[in-house]
Amino acid sequence: MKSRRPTQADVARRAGVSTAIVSRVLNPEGKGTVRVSPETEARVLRAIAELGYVPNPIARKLASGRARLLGVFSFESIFPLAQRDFYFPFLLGIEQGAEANAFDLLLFTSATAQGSRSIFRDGVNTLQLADGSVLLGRKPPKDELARLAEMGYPFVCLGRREVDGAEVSYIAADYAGATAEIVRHLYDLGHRTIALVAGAERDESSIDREAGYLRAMEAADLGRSAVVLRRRPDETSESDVRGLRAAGTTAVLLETDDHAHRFLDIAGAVGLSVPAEMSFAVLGDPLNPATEAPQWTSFHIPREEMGRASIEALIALIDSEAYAPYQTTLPCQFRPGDSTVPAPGPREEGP
Amino acid sequence: MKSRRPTQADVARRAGVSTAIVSRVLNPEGKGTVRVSPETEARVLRAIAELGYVPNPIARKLASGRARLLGVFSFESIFPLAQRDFYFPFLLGIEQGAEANAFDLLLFTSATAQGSRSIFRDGVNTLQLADGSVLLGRKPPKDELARLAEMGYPFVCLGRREVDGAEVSYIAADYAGATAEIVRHLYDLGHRTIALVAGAERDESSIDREAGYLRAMEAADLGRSAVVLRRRPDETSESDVRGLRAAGTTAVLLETDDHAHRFLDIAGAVGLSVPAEMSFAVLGDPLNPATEAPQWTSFHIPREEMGRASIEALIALIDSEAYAPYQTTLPCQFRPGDSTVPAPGPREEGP
DNA sequence: CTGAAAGCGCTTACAG
DNA sequence: CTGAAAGCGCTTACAG
Repeated sequence: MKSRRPTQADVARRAGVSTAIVSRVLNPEGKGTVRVSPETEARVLRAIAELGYVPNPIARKLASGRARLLGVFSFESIFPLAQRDFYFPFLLGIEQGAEANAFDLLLFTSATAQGSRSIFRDGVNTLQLADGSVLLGRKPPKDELARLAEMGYPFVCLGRREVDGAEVSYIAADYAGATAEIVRHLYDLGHRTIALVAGAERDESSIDREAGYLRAMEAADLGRSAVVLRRRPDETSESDVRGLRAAGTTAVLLETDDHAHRFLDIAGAVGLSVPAEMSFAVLGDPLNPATEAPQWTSFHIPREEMGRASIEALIALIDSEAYAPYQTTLPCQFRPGDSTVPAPGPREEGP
Repeated sequence: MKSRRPTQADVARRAGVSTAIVSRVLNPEGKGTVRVSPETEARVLRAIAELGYVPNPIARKLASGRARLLGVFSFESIFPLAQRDFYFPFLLGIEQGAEANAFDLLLFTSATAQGSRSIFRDGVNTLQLADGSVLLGRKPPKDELARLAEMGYPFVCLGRREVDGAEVSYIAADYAGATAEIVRHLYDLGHRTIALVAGAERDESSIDREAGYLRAMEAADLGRSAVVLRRRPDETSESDVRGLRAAGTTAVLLETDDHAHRFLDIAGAVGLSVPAEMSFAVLGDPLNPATEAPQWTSFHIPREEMGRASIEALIALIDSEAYAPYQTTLPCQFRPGDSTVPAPGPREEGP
């Protein structure tokens, strides 16, 4: 199987020109604005076709620093069956973006250091083969992002990322705005005591949701009654729900659908009627909505669009001379459902 | 941002040795089994540490000839939302295989020629960037496969592919065996008139299912009653189902779950009680099983395993000197369900 | 418009 | 055990 692939030199020989000409035919927009005569170009093109020549991206990258290769790196497995619905839209958007710009994608699957993935291996930035990379994954190690930024490697994170001492590019979803919108929706339904149950992880997306919640509560003059419970779904307890009810809570925001499932279970156990006595909403796309239940109030995260935008930002980053981080936040779409109903009983308005 | 990184030459200079020595210290298991004296090695190591030297992976790949890049090409979009459940397991397996063998994956997303994807663009094999490629897609153009084989490019198809004049490597699922197993299952339930409704496309996987069906029918001495209806799901008509019933058919094999949904609709329309009067089974993984219905009798296609196997085969192919196609057929797992029940009424056995 | 040549940063026979 | 040198396949000033 070791049939030697034709090189630029083979093409040049066949076309009766130098390799410089072949390179210029291949890179018309290259530096120097050099021109090749139409006849010569035609000869080169024919030689390329006859030999089936394809430029070697490795050599290209070494010589020019460009490879027309965009990396996709995930700190977790890229195709985890369990998170299929989470990753797939991102990848679809990334694929569309790459295809639209005639880039190929490089999936860094070899970057495994004893189990967990890491960008640097023996100090080597494994992403370097690609001109730049999109970074996926819920919790990227901040120190690796910082190193990447420090060495000037172009990358874009999917999801807002704050890194000390570095301006990181990202495409984020507007969790804060979408969460605030849900609070307003509940307010309009008459709810005045609205709680937030968020995950134990205080990552950026969770911080944004909390910020949106607090902002909207304050805007509605409900700031004093704001309650944030930070719990893993399985940590949420019956006493949590009892406590909320005792405090007069009539609506609760649940960060994930795991939280929602857990909440429904507990509500059933403590005899709380949902949503009649307590409305609830999920702060994102319910990936595994309860099939038997009516639709939950939630919002749509534009993952596909985010994937596409990440590629556009990455290409802009690669092409730009001076470094300026691209930080884009895309709106989420509010999706009203049956899990939020008008607040029960007499309203207790402020004095 | 362009602070020049130290190169091997910088290290060599500082350590007072040649670059060859530095390379050997870095690649102890490289070819040639050359040794470096401990003192020299220590000096090199110190220089590396002092300079913060990190080898350039691009240069490494170019010099060594080992790109460790495996291509993934799909004739359709790789991440089609509609076919998520179909492709995802393949990709998961491919990712696992690549990771296990320390290869990166190259997704050919730039290979678009006016809408549809094609391996050859302007006569050029675009896959050449990768050491070899896995080919996905339901109906790969046979002429492109033939050309690929002819030029000696290493590739493995996911799914059996027969190409005139070429021995193509593939990892297939044993549709024939699994279909035969379902026929036997029905036979054991007392069914004697069993029909097959397959798609209009006579591609390899469909041919295999039909072959398994016919083989099992003959083995059960039911060959004379074998009936194969070739229909697109939406072409299947009420008269088809009435005809089957009139012929005494008590069980029907449906190639896809689309066929199954259509069959159930028609059965309802013509007043056929399913599965009481007519059992049915799906010849593969029901991707969109009717949620309200009980589980259908079917079999599991080992897509994840197939993905992994395709990478192993591909690497073997790349490493092999002489060409020999890898053709592996993996067993499917029979999955009994509630859609197959004992045959109704008096059995009509042969004379 | 075209070519000869240097260079990208490594690896690897080939000589000492 | 070590070094000088060729080469991997390109791009890109620099001269014509």
